[in-house]
Amino acid sequence: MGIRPRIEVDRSSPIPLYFQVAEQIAEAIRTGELAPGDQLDSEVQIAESLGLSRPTVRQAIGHLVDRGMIVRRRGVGTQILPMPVRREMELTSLHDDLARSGRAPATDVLLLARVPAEPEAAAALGLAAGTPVTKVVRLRRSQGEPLAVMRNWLPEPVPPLTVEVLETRGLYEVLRKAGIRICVARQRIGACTADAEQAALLEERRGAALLTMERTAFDDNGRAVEFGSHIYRASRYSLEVTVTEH
Amino acid sequence: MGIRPRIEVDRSSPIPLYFQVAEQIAEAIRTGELAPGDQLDSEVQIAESLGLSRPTVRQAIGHLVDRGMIVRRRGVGTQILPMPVRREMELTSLHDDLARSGRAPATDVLLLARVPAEPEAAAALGLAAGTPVTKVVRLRRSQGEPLAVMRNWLPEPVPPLTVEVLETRGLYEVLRKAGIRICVARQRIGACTADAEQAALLEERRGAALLTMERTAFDDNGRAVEFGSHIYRASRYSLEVTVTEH
DNA sequence: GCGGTCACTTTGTCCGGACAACAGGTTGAC
DNA sequence: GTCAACCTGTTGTCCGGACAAAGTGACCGC
Repeated sequence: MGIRPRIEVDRSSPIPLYFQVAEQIAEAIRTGELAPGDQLDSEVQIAESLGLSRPTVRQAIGHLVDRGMIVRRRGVGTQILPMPVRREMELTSLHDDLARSGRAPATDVLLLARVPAEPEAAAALGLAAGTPVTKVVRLRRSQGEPLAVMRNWLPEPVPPLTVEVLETRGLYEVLRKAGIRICVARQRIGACTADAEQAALLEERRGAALLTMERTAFDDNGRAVEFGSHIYRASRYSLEVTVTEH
Repeated sequence: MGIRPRIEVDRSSPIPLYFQVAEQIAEAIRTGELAPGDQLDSEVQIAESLGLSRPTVRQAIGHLVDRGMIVRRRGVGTQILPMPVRREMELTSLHDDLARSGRAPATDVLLLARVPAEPEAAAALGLAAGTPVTKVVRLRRSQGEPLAVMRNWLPEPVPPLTVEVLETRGLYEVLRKAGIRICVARQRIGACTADAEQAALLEERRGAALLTMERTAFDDNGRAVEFGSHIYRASRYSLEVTVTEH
């Protein structure tokens, strides 16, 4: 016999039932109502108590398994895993992540211009070198301190971008608002040491460790809609990811 | 009208049908039989041609969506995305990954001992500081060159580990063979510069950029079964991940 | 030429059902 | 005390079905 989280579904909501269930179980885990080691009720019991079908409940639980929040064992049941990471790797931008965790993100736009694409950006975007793209360079701060320098290249057509918009919102938020449906991104994560320019921008000493990330985002047509090349102060930033068995 | 990959399912196989379908479509993508931009047949058509149900085919396709290999759009169809990354982040060890990509991994075991757990390892494993654990330190080479130094702490009971086994197999393979079912891992990825000891081990100059990873792996009981702290030569190694919209 | 409508296609969501496989606990025989 | 068999509980896999929602293309009227 397991623990039954307090869940209510709203059939009049446009949000799918399985999604409502998944989010409420996730919230119960985050708030501690469900603690690591706790065992959930069985799928049949949860379905009956919510008036839902078992496949719908299984789909909800499947999402939590994919996020590394719970684990299922045939014949045993479903168990809450130790607390998940602070920052799951999602298709969001650093601005959104910092805002979400209350760390007062601030952004200085260092460049916003229509330029011929450099070869690496052109390749990542599937364009011929020299094709005009919009290039954005921003310095991102957290709690007043420099955290990251982000360079992004956006193929045309580009939604109207202004310095003001870029300084107050995340890039992905802007793109999504413009109707671009980002659905997958490929990232290469590495490290380097800061050269003089990078050190000056990030207020680090030359030679300091930097975390690097190159990312190409695709929309639901398989079209590359953004190429980004970011550097982060390793002294102030790390990535946390959850990997689940497939 | 889409493209129908050449697929055959074997109902006598213990491998689930949805898994067989997913792997064969993935293989068709990897080999180029299905190219980026190609559109798959509809779910109904694939189901009919294979004699499977639509939910089974949907489950197979869902796995490919999760892996960032294809994208679905309601009313439009299913489309192949540009080629996925070389190294997806999976619950495997570096040894397995290098072996898979034919890069002649080699391992020197620098330490294999039962020691009292250092505080950080103890915390990650959910143990009291000083609890005896097995500590493994290995130098991993690729094509003869040093690539990474990996330190791992394993809580008791530990499967029988020998230097020989650790030098020829990946750690996760050994743990799995011993019946430990690793199902989720949490990783923190960062960067640092090499100190004198690290530089010597990795044949890098002092101050060179290193990619760092700390990882805690859990079994299907929610028990921490491994804590690892790895450093990689940034000049020779980067991580590639695919992030999909949830 | 353009906009609106309609029909069709395809995926998304939800349901009920059946059976298989795994796991753990209990019981009885030795 | 140990082991095997059995029973119960739970998840995993697969199925057929229905309807909703999004998207596209053709057609028609202006």
